[in-house]
Amino acid sequence: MKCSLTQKQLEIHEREKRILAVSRPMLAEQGYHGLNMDRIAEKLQQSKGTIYNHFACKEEIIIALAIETMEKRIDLFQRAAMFRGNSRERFQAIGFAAELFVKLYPHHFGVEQIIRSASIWDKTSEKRRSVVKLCEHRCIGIVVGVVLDAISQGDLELPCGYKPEDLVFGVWAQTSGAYSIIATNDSLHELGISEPFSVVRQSVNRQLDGFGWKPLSKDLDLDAVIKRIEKEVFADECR
Amino acid sequence: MKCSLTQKQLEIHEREKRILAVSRPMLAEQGYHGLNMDRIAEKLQQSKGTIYNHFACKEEIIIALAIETMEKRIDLFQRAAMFRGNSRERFQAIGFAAELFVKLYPHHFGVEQIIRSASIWDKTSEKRRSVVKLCEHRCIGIVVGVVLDAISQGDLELPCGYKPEDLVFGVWAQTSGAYSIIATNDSLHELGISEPFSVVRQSVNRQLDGFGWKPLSKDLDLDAVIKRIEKEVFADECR
Amino acid sequence: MKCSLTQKQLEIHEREKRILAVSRPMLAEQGYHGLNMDRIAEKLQQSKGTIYNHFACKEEIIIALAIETMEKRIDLFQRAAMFRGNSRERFQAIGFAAELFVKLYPHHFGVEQIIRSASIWDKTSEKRRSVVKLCEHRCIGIVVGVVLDAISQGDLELPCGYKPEDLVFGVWAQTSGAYSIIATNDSLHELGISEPFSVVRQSVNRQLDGFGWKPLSKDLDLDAVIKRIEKEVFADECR
Amino acid sequence: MKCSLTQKQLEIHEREKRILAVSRPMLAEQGYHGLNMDRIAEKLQQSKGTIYNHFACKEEIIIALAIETMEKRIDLFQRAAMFRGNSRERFQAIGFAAELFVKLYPHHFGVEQIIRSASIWDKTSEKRRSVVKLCEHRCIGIVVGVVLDAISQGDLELPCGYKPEDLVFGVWAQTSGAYSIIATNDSLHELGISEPFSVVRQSVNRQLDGFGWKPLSKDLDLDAVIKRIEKEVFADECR
DNA sequence: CATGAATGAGCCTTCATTCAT
DNA sequence: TATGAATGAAGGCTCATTCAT
Repeated sequence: MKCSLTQKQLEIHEREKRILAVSRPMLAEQGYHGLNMDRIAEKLQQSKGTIYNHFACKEEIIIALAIETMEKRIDLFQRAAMFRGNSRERFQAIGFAAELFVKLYPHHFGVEQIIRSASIWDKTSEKRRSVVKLCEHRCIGIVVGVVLDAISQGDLELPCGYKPEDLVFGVWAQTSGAYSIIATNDSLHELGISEPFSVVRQSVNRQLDGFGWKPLSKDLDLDAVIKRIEKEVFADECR
Repeated sequence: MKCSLTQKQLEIHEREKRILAVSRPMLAEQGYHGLNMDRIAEKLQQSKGTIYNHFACKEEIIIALAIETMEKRIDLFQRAAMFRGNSRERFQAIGFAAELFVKLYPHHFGVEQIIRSASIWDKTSEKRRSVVKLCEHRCIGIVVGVVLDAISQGDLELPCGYKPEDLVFGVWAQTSGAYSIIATNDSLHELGISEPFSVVRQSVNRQLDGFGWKPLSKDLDLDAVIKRIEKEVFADECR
Repeated sequence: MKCSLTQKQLEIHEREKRILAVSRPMLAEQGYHGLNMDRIAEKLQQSKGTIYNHFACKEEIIIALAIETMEKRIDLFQRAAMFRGNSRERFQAIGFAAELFVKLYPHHFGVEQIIRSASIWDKTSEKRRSVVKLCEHRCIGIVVGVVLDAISQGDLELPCGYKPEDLVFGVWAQTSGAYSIIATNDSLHELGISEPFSVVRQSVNRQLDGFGWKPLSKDLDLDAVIKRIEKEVFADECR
Repeated sequence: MKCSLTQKQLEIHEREKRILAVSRPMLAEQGYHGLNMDRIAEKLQQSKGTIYNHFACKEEIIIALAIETMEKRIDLFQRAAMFRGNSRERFQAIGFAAELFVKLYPHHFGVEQIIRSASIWDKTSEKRRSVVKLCEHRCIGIVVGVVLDAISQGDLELPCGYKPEDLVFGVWAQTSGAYSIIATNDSLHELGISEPFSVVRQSVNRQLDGFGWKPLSKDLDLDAVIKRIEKEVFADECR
């Protein structure tokens, strides 16, 4: 009996996954009102009613997509944080993970963007919203953890009144801002920026240098580190 | 007779301004869908037809909003770029202008975000689109100009293969990313970031330090510079 | 289970019929503009959405009306073509069917008129369009068939270079032209034409006489033939 | 004073002509709602208000177009009726005029079609409507006149109970029906009718033969007559 | 008389959501 | 639970007509 129930639950979970899978590109590519219950049903060869048995409203689907996104990134970040190296290199690994995330799952990133602007939150359950918050915390927590390590190991000394979260915020802002611009501005080249990803890496590193996080850029073979990260942490993804 | 004509034209221009003024918060707060011709008309106590006499479609309103926004920022940036001080201080002034812009006109900033993602561009005239692009160029051009000055004056030396636009891109990404997060994430405090604007200033400065832009932070009384900028450039806005 | 499915499908089909039934007089009496989704919904006491579940757009309704019309006429024509009599009498029967069609279903006839002029065809599917064309072919084909019989039986000899389709075209033009005038000109009486239908019959017959289609009018008891047609072919309709 | 008034009236008349001139193709090509007050004003480089000083509503324009049309045809018919020849040849001349009218002024013909179907008449003034009726009478009167001549000259003897107007009605129906089909059915060729105009001429003549209108087709060199009509009556139009 | 901005009813169409089967 | 037809509130846009200047 119990087994059959679990069986059923698995089926349900499986179906939810499929709903999200067809929804994601619709949302990412065509925005909030490109996500359309009729088309979801059509693509899944299912009825709309069934979808409503899984998600109470359109907005719940969107939030669920966001949660999937965040979990995906958390996974990458966690693996990056475990990279074997000094604190700066581990931070580097997380930066690499962030970049990898955007490149591997451009749809995921697009969804995150949409969630911020649209007025979705009123219509969704408190429960889902708290899951989102939790994910945010976890994600930042991982990065903050590396900063704390750096401090405890003497690699980094933050200015007075400056907290680890603050440093993370600065880097987070820069990377998310950059990826957002890259994704939505198709004339970056005309503006004179031809290799934005490489520029972001460079900028972030200079920022860390500015904070005196050792070893500084000049003492670090960035390319070699990246190669190691690729091989040791993200071999599957970078094949 | 001539006067009366100008009179009429003024009225028309006035009304366009009012249409945009009503539209802006709707778009900024509720996104592409929140902007709605019926509600614009209702708020203005005018008929929909009238609005369509000014703007051929909803999208044209949105673009017009974007152009207003960009012009507003260009104005602030231009004034900032003329601040009397060394290159690093002038860059600082532009950073201050960017911050000021977000704080003074949060809706303007919000609109800019939306424009990127929505599929607006197909329905608008090539002419408007080129105006937008021109604005972008001008805005970046101002900042790049200061970087070039810094280089020519020997305050800054960019790494090999790194262009002035690249440096600007990094800072642009960080500030716009940060302001976007601030605007859309109401639980930053819970994440441990209590004074995000101050953090951004700090981060950007560290980044510039990382590039070795002289005078470095430690040789600069940041607070004093900011006070001078407030007084000498943005006295009106910071009253 | 199967039965219940058919049940549902029947209902749907039933409703489509009702949508068309309500639409027809609107279109026939008030033209393209008179047909209006709001009013259809109102008359049916249904929501507009429901109607759109049956027809993708207004134009599809119009085409569907046209197809119904043509099928109705084809049915009458087919029955007429099977009238037992000589070729001239069978042609007469088709003429009678045409007249009957206009009188029994004036709205059907009205719809056909409208379809020609309005720019409907762009918005409809190629499939529907080809159905319409097929109907036209079938309808003309029936009449051409009788002409061919007449020729093969030696009742009719067409002038050199004159095809059966040409003869049919002449009669088609005259009848449809006449019915169109009758339907839209309410002062025929004032113009001195008091029994237009009878006049058309007469004119067509003279035309056939002019082509020498035997037996000529003078050798034919037209009234008797008509009575037979009424009784033997269209008993139901002429009750 | 009087002169200046007449001057003014001429100007007004002139402007009305121009309004109708730009309206006609709009109506003929794009139907009732292709005729658009804004576009008329735009094409004329005038204001909409001015147009409303000439025509009380859109429908009045349409009727005025119809009247222009009918007057144009009356002119052609009158000239044709004066052709020097026997009654049958004069009738032929009118038939030629009708064909000429369609070919020279396809837009005129198109307008006439539209007027029939749309519900225009409620919104127009009694005065205009009576003008239309008068035109119809005149037009038919011309043709009836030729038929009467034929009878009085012993060329034609109508069957008992059949009036001259009836004969005219039959021919009118056939020609207008044919031209309507030609104008709106772009696949006549596929239906096997490749030279519809020639077919109509032939059919009408057979019809007249059927009524015994002398000289019969076989005693008439149709082509020669047509050539004479072209040369003697419509030299200007057939250049 | 000319102008043309303002009007507002009206139209077609979309789509999230419900609910009877 | 699955289905999918029905719903109906919006939404974007058009256009004949009016009227103050």
